[in-house]
Amino acid sequence: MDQIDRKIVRALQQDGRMTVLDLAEKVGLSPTPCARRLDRLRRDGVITGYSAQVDPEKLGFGVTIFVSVELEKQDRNAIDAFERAILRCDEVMECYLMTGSRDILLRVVAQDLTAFDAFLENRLMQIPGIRNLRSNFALRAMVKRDVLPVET
Amino acid sequence: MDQIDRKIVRALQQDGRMTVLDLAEKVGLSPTPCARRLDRLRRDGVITGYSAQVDPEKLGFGVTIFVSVELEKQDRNAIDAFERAILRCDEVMECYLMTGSRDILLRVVAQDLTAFDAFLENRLMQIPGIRNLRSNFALRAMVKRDVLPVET
DNA sequence: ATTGAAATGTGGGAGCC
DNA sequence: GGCTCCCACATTTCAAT
Repeated sequence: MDQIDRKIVRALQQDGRMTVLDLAEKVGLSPTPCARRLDRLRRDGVITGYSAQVDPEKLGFGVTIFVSVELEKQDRNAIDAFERAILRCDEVMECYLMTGSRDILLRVVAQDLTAFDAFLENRLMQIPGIRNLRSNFALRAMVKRDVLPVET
Repeated sequence: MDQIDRKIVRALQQDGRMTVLDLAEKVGLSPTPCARRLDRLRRDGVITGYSAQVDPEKLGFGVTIFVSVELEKQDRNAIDAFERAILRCDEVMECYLMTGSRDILLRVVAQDLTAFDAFLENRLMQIPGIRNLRSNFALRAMVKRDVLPVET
């Protein structure tokens, strides 16, 4: 991970479909070594994939909700079981294990409040071992960034 | 936005560097109309860009913090001013305006706690109009998804 | 060992039907 | 929505530093 690698990562976070030629020019390399570095970054798991960024509103996902979950037990098994269950919920875009009371924080997307209610009833609350839930609704996203602040 | 459009969006969220040929086959179209749909989806702002997905740990961003911000005033001007200020903070990956007490929720990434402290002192707390802050630390990400649950 | 250059096969874009 | 041509790109091989 030298400076050129960081430049590659930064450029591809900004434009994931950039051609190797453009990328090579941007980082000051010829295409061949640039492509090789790209392969290496993928093999090493630095770059885990490529994704189209989509406007959730345009696809009908008008609602973003943050759900705080407290488990009845906070041991390893309980957390692992919850993690396996939450991985199967496509509406959960992010899920973080938090410090403190070892709460869990979810970012959930839904088409509307009815759909979110259905998610709560039929999905989240079906997971055993949940002590309580607290939902906080987002009015809108002010910032949604996909580029880590990589220094170059 | 018909079923094929949704298939295109879904496929490109899963693999943003997929070629138009592969995409066309996947959605059951020939390449030309597939490329035309792709252009339209971009012009319409459904697809807003493409991005490489990166492992934050591998780039040294080991810390994720959620910061709740309460403003002194919650009127339009105060919120707009905060939004302009927060857009200039590269460490802020997400920022949502919340319901209720019109709190603001930030997801911040940092290299370590020292760097996060510097962000708090030199960046966030320099923004005027903040009544109080509350930081919650993530131990780890259980789920980090980039694919919206688009039905096809 | 890592870069740069050249050749080949494959993909993308603009016209047409 | 599908087809064809042309150019540009990616990938592989080879030579050079």
